[in-house]
Amino acid sequence: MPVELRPTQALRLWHDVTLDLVRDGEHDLSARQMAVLLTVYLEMPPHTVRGLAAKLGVTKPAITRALDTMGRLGLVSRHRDAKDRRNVVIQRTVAGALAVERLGDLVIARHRELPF
Amino acid sequence: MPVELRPTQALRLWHDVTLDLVRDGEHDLSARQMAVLLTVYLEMPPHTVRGLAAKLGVTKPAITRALDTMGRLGLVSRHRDAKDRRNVVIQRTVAGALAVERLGDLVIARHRELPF
DNA sequence: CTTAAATAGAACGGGTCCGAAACGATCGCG
DNA sequence: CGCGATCGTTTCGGACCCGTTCTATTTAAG
Repeated sequence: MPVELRPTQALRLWHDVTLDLVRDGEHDLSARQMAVLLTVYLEMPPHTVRGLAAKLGVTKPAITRALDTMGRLGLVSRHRDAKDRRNVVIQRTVAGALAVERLGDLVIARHRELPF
Repeated sequence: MPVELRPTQALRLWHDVTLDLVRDGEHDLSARQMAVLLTVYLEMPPHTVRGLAAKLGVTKPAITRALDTMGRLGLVSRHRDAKDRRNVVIQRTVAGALAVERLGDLVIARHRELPF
């Protein structure tokens, strides 16, 4: 367990990682899309549109649109639930797992470089 | 200086804070706007449009538009440089400082709650 | 004084995202 | 079967952001 972060360090960490994301420009994900991506890859499946909408506190169409974009980027995929065909299950992809992994590396690297 | 973060912890931290930002919905800043905000509040003044554009690796109009929006939200303010009247200096505001401070608290809180 | 360079911003066309409302498909239940 | 509830998506009008290009202002150099 890390020790307590000081305010300057916390903000410097957020700044550095955000700057890396902007500069690489590869993803260009909005905050909502980032929240969806990480929720899908960190929390227990299954993930549905409704569940994500509730978790993020946004409307369902917002989730649908986020999934459209992220699907286009290959970060997630959608499949009808065979048990209840009204539901759509969001699944992980190789590209998505790689993107998440890279983000993790970024955070770790910037965290390691924090000044005393 | 904190100890090394593990991948799971790094991603959990990013996820939790992002989710907080989405849920509060107060800011709704894009990644670029967030990068501008933190750069202005963490790095040494003065900050110009051109300097920020170079630092973030984006075009000048993108910075101008980001400043438009953030000015509307009261997070930053713009003033002509008296020395060289071609330049515009970006300055901090009380509201901006408060928003940055709240973000810092958020990161610290989520960091403190990280599981072992 | 004239001219070239530098700076921020405006205009434009194209794209994305927003919430509200409506829609179609599917399920559960009587 | 029939009918209301649930789920995801689509549509709509409006707002915002993108990069490119152009403009206005100001400075610096010859």
